[in-house]
Amino acid sequence: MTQTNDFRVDIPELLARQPLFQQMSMEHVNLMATQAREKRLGRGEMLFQKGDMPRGFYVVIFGQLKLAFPSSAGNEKVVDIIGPKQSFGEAVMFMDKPYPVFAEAISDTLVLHVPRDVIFELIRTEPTFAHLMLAGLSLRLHSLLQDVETYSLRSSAQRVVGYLLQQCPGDVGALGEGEIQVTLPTTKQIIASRLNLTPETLSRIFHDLAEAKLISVQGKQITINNARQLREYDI
Amino acid sequence: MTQTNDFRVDIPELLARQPLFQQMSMEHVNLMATQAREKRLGRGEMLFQKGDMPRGFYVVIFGQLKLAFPSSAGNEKVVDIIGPKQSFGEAVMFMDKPYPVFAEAISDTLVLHVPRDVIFELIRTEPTFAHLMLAGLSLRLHSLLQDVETYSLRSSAQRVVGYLLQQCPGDVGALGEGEIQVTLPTTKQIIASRLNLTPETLSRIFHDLAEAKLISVQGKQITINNARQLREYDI
DNA sequence: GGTTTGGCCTGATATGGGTCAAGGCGCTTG
DNA sequence: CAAGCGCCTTGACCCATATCAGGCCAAACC
Repeated sequence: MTQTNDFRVDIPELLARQPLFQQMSMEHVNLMATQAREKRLGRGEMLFQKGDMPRGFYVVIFGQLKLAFPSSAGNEKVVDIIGPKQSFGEAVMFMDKPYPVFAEAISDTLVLHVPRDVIFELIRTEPTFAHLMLAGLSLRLHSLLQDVETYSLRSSAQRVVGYLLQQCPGDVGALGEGEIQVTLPTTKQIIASRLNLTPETLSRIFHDLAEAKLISVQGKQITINNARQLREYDI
Repeated sequence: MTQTNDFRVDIPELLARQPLFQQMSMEHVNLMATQAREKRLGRGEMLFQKGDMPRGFYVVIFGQLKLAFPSSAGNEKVVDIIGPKQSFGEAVMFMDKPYPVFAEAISDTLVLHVPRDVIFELIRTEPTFAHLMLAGLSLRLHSLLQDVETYSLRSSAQRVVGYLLQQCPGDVGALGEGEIQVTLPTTKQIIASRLNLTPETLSRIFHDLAEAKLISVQGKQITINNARQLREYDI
């Protein structure tokens, strides 16, 4: 299934839709767009290694990447799974430090690279932009903290349940009693690593949840039978 | 042991020494200082609860606080231990979200509260400041990521070893063969929680390390006999 | 002085989740 | 079509760490 059809993107529009840049003037967005460069990656290809020096940040146009820590024993720890229209790598730009994780395409992927000089310039000239950038980073920090809480205070099943509920389209608060369809964004292996689990454990948890009639699993298609009940699931 | 002697601090100097503000003009530091307010806390007193709305950030003048997630079963998860001259709570200022953790004094403590309006104003008027702020937040994010790596990829003993090495004065790189004295900043209970361990496990690990002649423990005083060997410690 | 309290250690036991090994299912490829 | 390869599942077993329970010591308090 090679993505042969010539894929055209409206880069300024894509950038303008980033949470970070929504309140930015179109003039500045265009400035960024002219400086950005596309990069195509085959599945399994590395965008950068842990230890490389960053020169900007990235936005995914189509495809998917994982950010992960490598580990001597082959077992890596996936920190995040990045999909279309999501950006990543903003924070490292501001430190003189190498990437703490590596980024690998987990499907054929097109990313946009925005060099950091453009960003630095914007910060210098547009205070609103700096403020937005700060808000964006804070949000990242917040969700990482959330992860720490999850890893340390919740059991494996609770982590899986939490993940499924997060994937629901209508966001968190909506805990209707009706069925909800969720499509897993990638393989169960990668999701398992993201949740600090082995694939075996994830498989068994899905099995248990299905046996308890809370969900049903058909490949990457998960049907949540009752979100409210699922949320209350314990052990 | 009540801190009765009248404690005077040079607030502008304290602020100027924050990593975030070092490159700031003294004029602006003074502006912040005039707006800041001291707050005294007894040991065990809460500075803020998880869920409170933030109005600024804090700098510890003397004493110590812990930042932690509460948990239904009484067992909390300590995210960070904050000592004198360290600041915290910068990130939440930029989001319209409540504190994701609570802050509790773990000894008699004096903190400085800097209202966020001052910061916002500085960002608007001084681009260099915004840049420093971004660098500061990025650093936080980086060290949180480090934590995630540690929790997911390292065994309990490795976490303890890593912690001890971090506490060494001469920073990380220096792995001399000589003895190094480390003083634990707080009780072993709190450190255990910070490392995602039970106090029992931490105690046993100290015991094992001491038996292997790598360290010796006298209360909060830990002597590292050979940093290089300790670093290589496995299992 | 006795008693309480908090911090810490130690031993016995339990268990969540990892590890190892085997096999199935569904792609892709020749 | 068969072969091969990823991805996933399943079962048996094991181990690192938690849990539970008891006890020690020093400081604080009556």
